[in-house]
Amino acid sequence: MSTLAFHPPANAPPVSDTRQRLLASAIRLFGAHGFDATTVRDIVEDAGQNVSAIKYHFGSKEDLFDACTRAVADRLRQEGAGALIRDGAWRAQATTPDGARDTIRAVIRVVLQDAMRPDRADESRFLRREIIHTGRRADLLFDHVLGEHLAFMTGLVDMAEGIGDPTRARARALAIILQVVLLLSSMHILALGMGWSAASDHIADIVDAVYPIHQPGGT
Amino acid sequence: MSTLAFHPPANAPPVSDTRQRLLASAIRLFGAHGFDATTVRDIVEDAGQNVSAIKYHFGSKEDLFDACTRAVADRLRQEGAGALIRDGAWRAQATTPDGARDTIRAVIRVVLQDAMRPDRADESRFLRREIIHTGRRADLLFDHVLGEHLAFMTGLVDMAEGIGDPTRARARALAIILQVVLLLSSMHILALGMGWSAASDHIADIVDAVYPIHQPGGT
DNA sequence: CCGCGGTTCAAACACTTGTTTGACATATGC
DNA sequence: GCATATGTCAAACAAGTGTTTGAACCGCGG
Repeated sequence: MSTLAFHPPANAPPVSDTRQRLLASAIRLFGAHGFDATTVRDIVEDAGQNVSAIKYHFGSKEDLFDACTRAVADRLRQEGAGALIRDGAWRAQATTPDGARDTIRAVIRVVLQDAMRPDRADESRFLRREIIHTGRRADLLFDHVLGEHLAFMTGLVDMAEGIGDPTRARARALAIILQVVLLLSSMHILALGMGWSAASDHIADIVDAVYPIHQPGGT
Repeated sequence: MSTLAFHPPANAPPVSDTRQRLLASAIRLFGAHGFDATTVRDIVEDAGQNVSAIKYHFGSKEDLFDACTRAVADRLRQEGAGALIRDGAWRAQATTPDGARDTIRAVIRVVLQDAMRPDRADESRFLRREIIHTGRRADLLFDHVLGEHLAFMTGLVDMAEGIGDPTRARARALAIILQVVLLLSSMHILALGMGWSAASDHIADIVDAVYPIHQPGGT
């Protein structure tokens, strides 16, 4: 018993395993079936916990959902594309149109790779569902994730395509980001139609589809 | 009373107004909030009918949803892009690569225009939600709507881009259709970012975005 | 040993869900 | 008139929902 059981540190808050398990199960189930189609009993059963654990650790089902949103956003900001955005080397490369274009393609590739990691599948699906479905905490996601990405991408696009007008550059950047998100959502159909067994083997093709090396015309 | 009330024909099935009202409300609410988030009481209240009317006219909530799917699919096949597909003139135009390319752009334009009609907004949203979310009757929609469109578009794409391989042509056609559907779903974000008050005024721009006149490279 | 704060649990609660019931109204055919 | 079919309605039903309760458990410090 003493070798396997979890022993929380003496006085510190115990980093309850229960909380993490609930979060993981909730992100997976909310992402797979949506908020309304997921019951709290589904979640606690999946996590091997009791129903009232949700009230104890989060407060309510809605609060649990909020916690999921924050967890996904935080992880993405710290480990995903967020870290990349704060990398000075990427910014240095983007001082010429060609460099900015390369950076855009690299960012798209990194985002795709991150979203396709098997151990990120659940959060990735949760994130996409919320963005597309504009779920209950779309504001939270925008503030914590999309906002930062959009600002970064706007600068890149402005430089790469010589747009000038900040509003149009922002719209163009938003269109690109949206395209990546939507593409990821329909990835299973795409892979099916393309005969790809693993879409992760064709990231280069997908990057080309989203942002070709030689962009057509202006707009 | 005799001037306003609805008088069903003597012996024929009365084309119950109730049934149509329920269908319209259901398509609107299912499309707006999804199956699980929509209660039968929401629907009957919106339609100004009684709860048990659903059982009487359709059988169950699921059956009502099926009826919605069929109604949307039928309408689209008869009045929407379906009619266009059976138009011989379009097929005649598509016998050269350039003609096929023009036809593709025209088809996209027609689909966009049809989906943006205010009086089609509810069915349009219902359809998109089901396709993206791959809801409970995705098979029905595929059989009645997507299948026909996909076959038609595959022929066009094969001719326009000289693909040759039927599988790759089919995948390419699927990607184009998917792009239109997804674009329509995120239209509100796009319009917001673009500063468009009415996206219907910029259909030409959207067609260009989906299928530019001068396609970049291969694949 | 005792009490305490943190944590878990089975059971129950109050409410909403989809569904069903049985009565009622109206119109049609004999 | 009478029986039947069609359609509508308020009320109730059983199951499922999120939430709450109160007791129990655990490791710790007194």
